[in-house]
Amino acid sequence: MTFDERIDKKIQRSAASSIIVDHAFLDDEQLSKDQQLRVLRDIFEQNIREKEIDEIIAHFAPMLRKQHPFHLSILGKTGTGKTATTLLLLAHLQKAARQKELEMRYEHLDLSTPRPCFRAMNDLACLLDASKRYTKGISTDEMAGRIEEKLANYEGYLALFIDEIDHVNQDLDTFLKFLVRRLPQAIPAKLVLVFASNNLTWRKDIDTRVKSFLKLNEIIFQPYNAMDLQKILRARVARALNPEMVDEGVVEKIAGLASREHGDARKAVELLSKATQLADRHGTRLTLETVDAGYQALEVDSYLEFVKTSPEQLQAALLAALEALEKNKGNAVPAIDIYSFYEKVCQVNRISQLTQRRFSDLLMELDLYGFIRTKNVSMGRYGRRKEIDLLIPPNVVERIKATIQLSFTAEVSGAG
DNA sequence: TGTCCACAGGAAATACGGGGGT
DNA sequence: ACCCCCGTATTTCCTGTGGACA
Repeated sequence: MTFDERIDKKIQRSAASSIIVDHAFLDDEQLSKDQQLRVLRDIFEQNIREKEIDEIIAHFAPMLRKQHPFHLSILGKTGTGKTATTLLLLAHLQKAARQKELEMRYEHLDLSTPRPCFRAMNDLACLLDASKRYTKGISTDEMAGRIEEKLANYEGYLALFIDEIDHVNQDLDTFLKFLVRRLPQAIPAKLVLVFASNNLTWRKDIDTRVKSFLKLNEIIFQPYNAMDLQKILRARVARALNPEMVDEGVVEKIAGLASREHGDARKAVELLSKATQLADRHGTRLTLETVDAGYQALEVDSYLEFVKTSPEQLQAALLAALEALEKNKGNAVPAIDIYSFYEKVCQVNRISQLTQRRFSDLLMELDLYGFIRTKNVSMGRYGRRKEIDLLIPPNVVERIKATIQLSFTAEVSGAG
């Protein structure tokens, strides 16, 4: 058999037995705006999120009567549909407003990755086309001025949807002070702020002077239950997969796993996608076992993805911690010992070496992300220290180490 | 009960590099 | 080309502390 024939045969076989009809519907990032809306319609037509939809519409009702709605705070865990629902409704409201000859626009500021006040402000400015993207060198105040300037001539309703507001990790007060107190007075538009957060208490420690100005309604999105998730997954399966190839109980199993753990629709779809990938690669049906395998693979993936996208220094610290723990057979290791491993890692890979003080912060970060656990231990007369032990499942450790090593060597050869 | 170790971690200082103004 | 301003990252400095030991 020639090479060409072999390839043709492979292509045909994979086409014939394919589970996947349209892969895009398993990955939102591949979907066009239009298709995303179609998926949402599929879901909302099954009476999911009915209550929340009613509440949001009720909140904006005054606008259609030419009054000024309060601000709105939407709370709920990740993947409960806050963003999707809100965006869909804002689009509808805009249409409704137009029919009543009201001017209304909305903007969606997505803070899905944490960033300081300045960055958030810069992103908002970019969104409004009021400024380019800066790294530094310009004051937060100036940024605020540009935003105001840009909006100086707009007199209609302006809904600013600030998504994941709690991700503003420095000077949240400054950001809110601008949005809540300064901006409404500086621009002629009728401003309606819509905050979304997965932290129910995000307003707990903001400046009281800002808080008193911040009159808001609150809407809570409950996590999806297993029934909802089944409906959501079925909608995806219908669009993306060949139903012949999906075993009975697969959707129920994924929905069950997801609702038990988090009720996060995005993750449920991710699991469906991963399991499908595996089944497709092996040319098998989508079975309950494949779902289990997908579940495992997803866990590993998320660790590796996180490591890959971390700053170099954090990777070095993690590598040092893993090596130190390995040498100590998994027993807790004091931070100072890990530091000497870290020194070695830096020398070998030609990475600039940070002080112990800073290194200690890196360890705290790793703790925050759930890679390790740090514990303060007092040894009485013999001082105190921080001990570290491992939280990563052992079967992932080697792959994480390999990933970090790889990114270091790539860095060195790429630079040199 | 008080002492005092040896480090954790807060706060201030400093370094860095982009950006505007001139 | 120069200076000064800015946000961010890191270093330097130093105070605070849990509990074994005496």
